[in-house]
Amino acid sequence: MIDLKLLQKDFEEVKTKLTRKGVSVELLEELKNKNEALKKAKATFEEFQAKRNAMSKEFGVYKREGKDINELKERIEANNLKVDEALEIQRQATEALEKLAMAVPNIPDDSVPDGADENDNIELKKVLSPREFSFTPKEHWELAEQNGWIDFERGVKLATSRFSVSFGMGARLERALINFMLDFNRSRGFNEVSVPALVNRAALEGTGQLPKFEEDLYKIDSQELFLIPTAEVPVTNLYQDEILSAEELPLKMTAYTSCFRKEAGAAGRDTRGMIRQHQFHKVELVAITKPDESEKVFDEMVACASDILTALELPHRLVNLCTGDLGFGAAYTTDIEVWLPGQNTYREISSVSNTREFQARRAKIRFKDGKKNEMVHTLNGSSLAVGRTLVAIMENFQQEDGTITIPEVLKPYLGV
RNA sequence: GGACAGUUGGCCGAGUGGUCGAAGGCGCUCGCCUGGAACGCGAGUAUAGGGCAACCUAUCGAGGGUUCGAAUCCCUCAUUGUCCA
Repeated sequence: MIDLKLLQKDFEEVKTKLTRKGVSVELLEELKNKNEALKKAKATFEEFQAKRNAMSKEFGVYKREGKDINELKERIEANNLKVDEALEIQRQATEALEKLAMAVPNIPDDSVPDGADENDNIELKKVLSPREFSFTPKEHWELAEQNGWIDFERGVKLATSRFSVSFGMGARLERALINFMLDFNRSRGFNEVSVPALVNRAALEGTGQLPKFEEDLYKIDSQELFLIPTAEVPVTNLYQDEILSAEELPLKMTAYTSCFRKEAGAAGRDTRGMIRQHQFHKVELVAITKPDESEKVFDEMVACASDILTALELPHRLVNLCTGDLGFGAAYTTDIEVWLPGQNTYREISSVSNTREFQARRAKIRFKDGKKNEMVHTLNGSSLAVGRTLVAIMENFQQEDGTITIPEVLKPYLGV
């Protein structure tokens, strides 16, 4: 959630920054008005409530002293009507404000370039050059089928479209990648955690997937639980509603989970292959930091994901997301795109974001610095999406006959 | 699935209708003591919002109810533990 105090104090500045993200001025003005209305409603309620408390105290004194309480009781009851009325107004004002505020995205950092969509993202740097092929490289679904690694039809048979099954070396490579990534992240100081794949509404509100993006989530109706779209949700919310001590920060964590997404807005995109699946494996990085160290940890996370790709000998590039491509909760994001020779293009394989206080305010994650409590900063990033990494290995390591060689660093994990 | 018992501040733990935002302890901070430290002694130490000073308001698992007044009584739910199935 954005800082409503900041909105109140520097409305023009917040307006300038959020309109870059496509938030309408009307919405922001409404938000400001609702915030002021709530303040007023609270003040009124507190005034009557203070009266009630004082008179109730007096009531006790009267009784002890044996005085007549009828007249006082009448005054209290009259005041109580006003308390109830003021409370109801305050309740409505709170609800109206929250509904609005929870749907406003994070304020983009000044470094985020203006832009409409992914075409306006800015390339930061390239790592490793794409290999020269002496033949026309195939796309991964062709290679996957030829090698018997991935069965797309049987995934559909078991569930529905956008599900697949891995077999043999395909399945073993997935497992090897997961282990390699987790070990790599651990060597960079990220503590491994294993978390639930189902979470409640509060967790998803904390990280910003709800209330706005419910149509993208798989929901268990009988219990009001949701399948996680990313490990970011359970890992970040581990510390929901907690006050951490400054000494234990930064908390750097890595987790492997399956992720589940309805991909509601992606009809027709990447229908073939395993680029966009309803269920996929991902190794995630999450960090909870003090405000002054989040940028440094962000760089560490980007480096971590990029270095894994380098270790896997996969060419990739770093991209600074523009305002139009930036996610709901992110202040700024660096995407890592891996080179896919079969598609002759770079495709997203990791996304590292600093949400600053945005999630911390929603999830109430704070830390104690001396006397004062302050919001932490939260960061998340993939390192990496496992299926897409497998795709990248298939396409980059393919031979003319369609066989695929194995990156050196994975060999110990495969026993080859 | 059934029965019983819990859920209180960073932690432990007292508190069955007003003087309780909450005893006591631990931890932590500051001061005294000391050559320095431990011990001891004294003071302070929840969160959020409003005035932004005194102070006011809310919060004792969540929500609702009874009452002039609820941590305390009643109801519903969540959750933890123990026992039974």
